[in-house]
Amino acid sequence: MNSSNDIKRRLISDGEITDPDSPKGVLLNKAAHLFRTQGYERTTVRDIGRAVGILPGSIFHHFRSKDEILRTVMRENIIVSLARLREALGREETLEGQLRALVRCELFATNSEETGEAWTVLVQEWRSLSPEGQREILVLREEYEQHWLETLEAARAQGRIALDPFILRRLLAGALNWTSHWFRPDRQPGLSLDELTEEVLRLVLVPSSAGDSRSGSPAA
Amino acid sequence: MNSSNDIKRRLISDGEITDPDSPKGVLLNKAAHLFRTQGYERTTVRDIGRAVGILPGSIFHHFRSKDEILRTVMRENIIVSLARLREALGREETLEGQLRALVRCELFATNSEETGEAWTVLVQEWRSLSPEGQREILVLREEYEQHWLETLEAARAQGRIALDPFILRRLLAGALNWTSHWFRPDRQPGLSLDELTEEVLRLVLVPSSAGDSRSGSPAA
Amino acid sequence: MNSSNDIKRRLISDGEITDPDSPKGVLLNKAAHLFRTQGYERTTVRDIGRAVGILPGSIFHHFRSKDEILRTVMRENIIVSLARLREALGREETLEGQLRALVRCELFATNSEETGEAWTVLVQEWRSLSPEGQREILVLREEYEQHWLETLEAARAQGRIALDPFILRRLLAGALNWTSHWFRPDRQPGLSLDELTEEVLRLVLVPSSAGDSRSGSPAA
Amino acid sequence: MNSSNDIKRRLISDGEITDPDSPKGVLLNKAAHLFRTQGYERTTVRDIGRAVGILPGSIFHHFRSKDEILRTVMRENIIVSLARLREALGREETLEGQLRALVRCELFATNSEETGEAWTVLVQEWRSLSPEGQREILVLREEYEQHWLETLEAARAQGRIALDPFILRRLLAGALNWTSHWFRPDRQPGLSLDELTEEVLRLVLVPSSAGDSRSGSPAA
DNA sequence: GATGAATGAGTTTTCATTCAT
DNA sequence: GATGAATGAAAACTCATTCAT
Repeated sequence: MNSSNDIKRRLISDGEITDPDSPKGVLLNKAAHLFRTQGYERTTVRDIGRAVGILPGSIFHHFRSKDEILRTVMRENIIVSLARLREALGREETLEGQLRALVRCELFATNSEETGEAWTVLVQEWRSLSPEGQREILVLREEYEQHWLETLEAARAQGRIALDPFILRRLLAGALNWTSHWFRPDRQPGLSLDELTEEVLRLVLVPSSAGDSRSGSPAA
Repeated sequence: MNSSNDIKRRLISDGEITDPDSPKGVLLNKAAHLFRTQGYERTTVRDIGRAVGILPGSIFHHFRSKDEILRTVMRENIIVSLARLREALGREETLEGQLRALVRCELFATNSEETGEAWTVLVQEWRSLSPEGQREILVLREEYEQHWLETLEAARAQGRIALDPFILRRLLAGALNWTSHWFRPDRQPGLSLDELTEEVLRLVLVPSSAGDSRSGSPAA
Repeated sequence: MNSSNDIKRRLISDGEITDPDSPKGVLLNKAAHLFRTQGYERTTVRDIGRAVGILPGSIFHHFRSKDEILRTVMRENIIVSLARLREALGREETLEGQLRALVRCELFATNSEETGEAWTVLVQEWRSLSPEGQREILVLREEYEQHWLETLEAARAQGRIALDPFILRRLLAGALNWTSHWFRPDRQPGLSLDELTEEVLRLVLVPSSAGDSRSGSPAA
Repeated sequence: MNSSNDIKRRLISDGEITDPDSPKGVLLNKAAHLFRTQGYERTTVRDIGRAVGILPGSIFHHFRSKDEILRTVMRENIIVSLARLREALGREETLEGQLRALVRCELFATNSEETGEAWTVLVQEWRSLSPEGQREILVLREEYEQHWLETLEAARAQGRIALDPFILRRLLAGALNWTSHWFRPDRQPGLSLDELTEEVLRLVLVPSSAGDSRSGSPAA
C-alpha cells in the first residue's frame, strides 16, 4: 500500500493530520486504542497518560479537553480514510471497480492496524462526542457518504444492484462496520481483507449477464 | 402479533421476566430507554430515578446495583426475543420461511417499540456489562446464535445462500443491528418491517432457479 | 433588636432564607466566614466541608456548585438587610431619622456578628460571582440603593445635605463598607455602632439653622 | 502634572521603580490591569504571558513567582504615590491646602490612568499577598498613613475637622478608595478629579467661620 | 531571554452506594 | 418501600512552577 502511505505523508506535511511519531501523535494512537477497547467513557485521562508515560495533567498541554482528543481521533481518521477513498475511486474506471474500492476502503478503514481503532471509535463512540464535535465531524462524514451514494445510484441505474441505494448503503454500513467485532485479517490462516471484499460484493452485485470478470487483486 | 403477546404473558406469569406494569418493570423500561439514548455510562441512577419518579437511593430497593439493572434489561429482552424466535421458527416448514423468520424476528427485536430499546442496549452496551453479567447473558446469546447458524448451514447445504454461513451471519448481524440507527417502521410513509425483511432476503437468497453450487468455503 | 429577630424569623418561616440552625444554614454561615476571611477563591470546598464536618463531595448534596453557595450567601443576606432597612425606614417620620436609619442599618449589616461576614462578602467578592449570579443579586442591590437615593434626594431638596445625592451615596457606600476593615463594635472599650452612626451623620448633615434635634439613641 | 512626571523619572533612574517601557515594566502594567479587572487569583500567569506576548514559562525569567509580581506592582505603586504625596504636601503651606493635597493625591492614585489600576490592586488584593509581601509593603503603607494622621491631627487641633482623626481617616480611606468603582474622570462630561476633591473637602472641613470645638469621643 | 514539554499538587465536581429514619 | 443526608473514591481539569534545549 505504497500510495496509501504517500497519501498519509502528504497529509502530515500539509498539517492536516498529526505526525504519528510526535508526542501528540503517539497520544492520539494510544487514546484511540483505549477508546476502542474500553469505550470513551470508561477511559480516563489517567489511563491515557499512563499509556503514553506522562502524568494526567500533562495531557492538557496538548489538548484542551478529553472531548478534543476524541474529536481529533475522529477527524484525523476520517481525513485519511477519505483521502484514500478518493484516490482509490480515481484509479477505477468501471462501476464494479468503484464498488469494490468502496467496500475495500471501508473494510481497510475498519480493520487495518493503522486506522482500525480510530474508525471503530468513530462509529461506536459517536454519541460520546460533544454536540460541537459532532457538527464538525459530520461535515466530513457526509462527504464520505456522498461517494457511496453516488456510486450506488449509478450502479442501480445500470441494474448492477438490486436494492434501493439508500437502503443498501445502510445495510452495508452496518455489515462492514460490524466486521471490527469479528474480522481478524492478520490472523493466519483466515480470510484476507481482499477475500472478504469479494464475499461482500457477491452479496451486493447482481450477477451480470456478461459473466463478470473480476480481475485480480486490488492494491495491497 | 397475538401469539407474541401470548408468549410474553406466559413468560411474565412464569416469573421469567418482570411484569412491565409493575414498578420494577417500569423502571426497567425507563432504564432501557435512557441506556439507549444516552448510553449506560452517561446515564446516572439519578436520571433513572427521576424518570420513574423516585429518589436515587430508592432504586437500590429494587436492584442491588446499576450493573444489575443493565443485566436485567439485557436478560429479559433476550429471553423474550428468543422465545419469539423459537415460536416463529416452529411455525415455518420451508428453509426460506425459516430464514425469513430469523430476519424478521431480529428486525422486530431491534426496532419494535416494545423491545427495540433493550435490544439496542444489548448490542451497544455489551462492553459496559460486568464480566459476571457478560458470562450470564452470553449463554442466552449463544443459544440465539445457534438458531441462525443451524438454519444458515442448512440453507448453504441446499445452495440457497452463496456465502459461508459464519461470514454471512456476521455480515447480517451487523446490517440488522445497524437498522436501529436509521430504520423507523412507525413513520408513514416508509418502509415497513415486512418490506425491509424482503429486501434483506433479496440480498441473501440465491435466486432459487439457479441452484448454484459455488464451493470454496472461506475460512473462519 | 427584637423586631429585627422577628423579621428574620418571618423570613425563615416564609422560606425566603435558610434556617441558620439547619445543616444547610450552618454551611452557609461557615462559608460566609471563610469567604470573608480568606476570600472566595482561596476558600476550597474542602475548607467548607471541614468547617461543617462533612466531606467535600457531600456539599453538593446541598448546593449545585461553589458559585451557588456564594450566591446564596449574598442573596439571603441582602434579603434580610433589605427587610430590616424597610422596617427601620417605616418607623421613622423625619428625614433625619430616615438618614440615621440608613446609616445605622448599613453599619449594622456590615459589622454585626450576624450579618457582617455575609455583607462584607457581598461587597468584596462581587467579582467572584458568576454573571448569572450577579444578574440575580443585582436586582436586590438596586432595590436597596433605591432607598438611599430617594432619601438623599429628599434631604437635598430640603438643604439637609450639601452634596449631590449620587456622589454622596457613593462616598458613603465606600466609607461605610470599609468599616468592616477596622470597626469592632464588640470590643470594649470603644466606639459603639450608634456612636459611629452619629459621627457619620455629623459628616453628612448640614447643621440645620433650626437647631437640629437629634433625639437620642435609635433602636438597639 | 509635570512635577509628577519628574518624580517618576527620578525614581526610575534611581532604580527604585521599573521603567514602564522596559519589558518588565510592560509586564507589570499588564499584570496590574489583569489583577484589577479579574482579581489576582483568577488571573493566571498564562493570562499575563498572553497579554505581554510571551509564554507562561518565560515570566519566571523576570519574576521568581506570581506573588513577586503582585508585590512589585504594589511596592512600586506606593513608592510613586508616596513620593508624589510628599512633594505635594511640601508645596502647601496652609492646613487646608495640605488636606486638599492629601485628598487629591489619593484620588489621583486611585483613579489616574497611570496608577489607578495598581492602587486599586493594592487596596483590593491585599489579602492575596503573601505574609512576607505584606510585611514588606506594610512599612510603606504606614509611612503613607502617617502623613494623613499628622495632618488630620493638626486640623483637629485647629478645629478644622469635626471628627476624631483616626475615625475620619478610615471613613475617608473607604470613601476615596471606593471611587475606583464609580468615578470616571476621563469621561466627558462629568466630574473632574479636582471637582471631586472639593466635594470631599466640603464634607470634611468645618466651615472656617465657626471654629467649632466639638470634643467628641475618639475611637478605640 | 524565550520556548515547549512536563510536573505535581491542587481544584471543583460527579456519582454509585449506604443507611438511619 | 421510600427519603434524604452522607460517604468515598474517582473523575476532568487547572495552574504555578521547573528545566533542558
